[in-house]
Amino acid sequence: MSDTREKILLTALRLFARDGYEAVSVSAIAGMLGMTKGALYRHYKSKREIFDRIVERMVQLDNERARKHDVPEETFDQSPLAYRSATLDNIKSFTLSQFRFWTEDDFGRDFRKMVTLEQYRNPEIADWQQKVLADGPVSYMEDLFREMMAQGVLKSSNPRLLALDFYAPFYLLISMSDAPSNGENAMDLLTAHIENFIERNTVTRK
Amino acid sequence: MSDTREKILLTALRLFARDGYEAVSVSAIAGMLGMTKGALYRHYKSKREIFDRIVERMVQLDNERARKHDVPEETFDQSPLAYRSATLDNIKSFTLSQFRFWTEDDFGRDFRKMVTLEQYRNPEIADWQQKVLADGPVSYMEDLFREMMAQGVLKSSNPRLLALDFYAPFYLLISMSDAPSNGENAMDLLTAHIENFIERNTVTRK
DNA sequence: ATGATAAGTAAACACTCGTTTACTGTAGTG
DNA sequence: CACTACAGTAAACGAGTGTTTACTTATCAT
Repeated sequence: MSDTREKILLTALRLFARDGYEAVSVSAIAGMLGMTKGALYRHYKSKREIFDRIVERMVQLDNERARKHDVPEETFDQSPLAYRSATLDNIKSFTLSQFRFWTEDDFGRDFRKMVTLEQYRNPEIADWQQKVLADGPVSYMEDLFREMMAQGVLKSSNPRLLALDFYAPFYLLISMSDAPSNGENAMDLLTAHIENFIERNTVTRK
Repeated sequence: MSDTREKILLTALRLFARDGYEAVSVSAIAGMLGMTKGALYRHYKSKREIFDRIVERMVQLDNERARKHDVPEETFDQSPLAYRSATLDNIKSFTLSQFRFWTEDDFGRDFRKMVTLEQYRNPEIADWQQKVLADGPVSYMEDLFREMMAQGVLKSSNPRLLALDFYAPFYLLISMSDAPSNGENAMDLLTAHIENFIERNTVTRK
C-alpha cells in the first residue's frame, strides 16, 4: 500500500544483488532508508517475505513482457507453435529489448544479479535461471529456427547449434556488461552480432 | 604442511562455492570435518586467510596451466605475439581442456562458482572473473584470429565478432552444466560447435 | 623418563543476527 | 475532544558469529 513498502523492496533487492541474501542484514536495509529495523517489521513480517515479494514481482513482470512480445516464455513447451509469424526483424528487436532489460533496467539487472548469487543454494532460483536466462532461451530459439528452416527463411543446419550461436553472445555480453569499464559497447557488439548472424544464415533470394 | 590444512581448504572452498563466503560459518567448515572450530584456528589464523589461500592456489594453478599450453594467459597484453604457431587443432584441444577444468575438476569448478558468488562485492574477484572467464578470453581469441586471418588460415572478417562467436558458447555451456539435469551433453555440444566453427571459417584449399 | 611441540576440546569473549515487545508520537474520524 | 490506526523508536530476546584463552592429549627427539 504505502510507498515505504516499495522503497524497502527495492533497497533490499539492490543489496541482495550485490552481497547475496544471507550477507545482507535487516539492519542494513533499514539503515539505508534512515529507519530502524523495528520499523521495517511494520511492513514485512520477515526478511524472507521481502525476498519472496521480489520473486513474485519478477514473475509478474516476466509474464507481462512475454505477453507484450507474444513470446510464450513461461509455457512454450505446451504451446502449439504460435510463433509462425515471427520474422528475423522481430527477433532482433525483441533480443535487444531483452538485453536492455537485463543490463539497464534497475529491477531487471538487480534481480538477475541476485539470481546469480543465489543459484547454487536455492533450487527454485536455479530453475528460474536456467529457464529464463540459459537453457530456456536456447531451446526456444532452437524451435523457432527449426520452423524457419522448414519455411525456407533460414538455411538448413543443426537448429540447436544455430540457437547456441545466436544466443550465447547475448549471455556472455550480459556478464561483460557487469564489469564497470566496458558497459558502453556491449549493446553495439550485440547488434553487430545479430546483423552478422542474420546475414550469414538467411536464404538469399535474387 | 599437514593434510588437515589441505582438507580444511578444500572443504571451505566447497562450501564457499555453494553458499558464498559470508554465508559459510567457521563452525560449519570445522563441523564438516568432524572437529571443533577451535582446532581449525591451529591451521589458519582467520576465516579470511582460508579464502586468501584458495585464491593463491588458483593463481598458481592458472599459471601452471597457461605455461603448459603456451598461452600467456596472465600477461598476454605485453607478450609480442608468441602464438604464431597456433593451429586450429591446438585451439580445439586447448578449449576442450579448459572446459573440462571449469566443469569437471573439483577445484576448478568450485573456484569458478565461488568467483561467481563473490564478483559483485569483491573488486579483485570481479577483475579475475573478467580476465580469466569473460572479456579476457575474447580479447585473446580476437588477437589470435586477427593473426590467423593475416596468415590466410581464416577467412577475413571482424576478428572481435568472430572471437565472440567462438567463445560465447563455451561460456554459456559452462553455466548450463551447473544445472544438475544436463551435465552430459554440454561437452558434446561444445565439440560440435568448435568443429562447425572451424569448418565455416577456414579458408578451403583445393 | 622428560620436556617440547603440535593438535585437539570446551568455554568464554564481544558482537551481530532476525525477531518481538513495550512504548511514543501523529494523523484522521466520530 | 476522545478514540483508533498506523508508523516509528529503543531495548531486549535467544541464537549464532569470528576469535581467543586455558587446558588436555599424543607424539617424538633427546
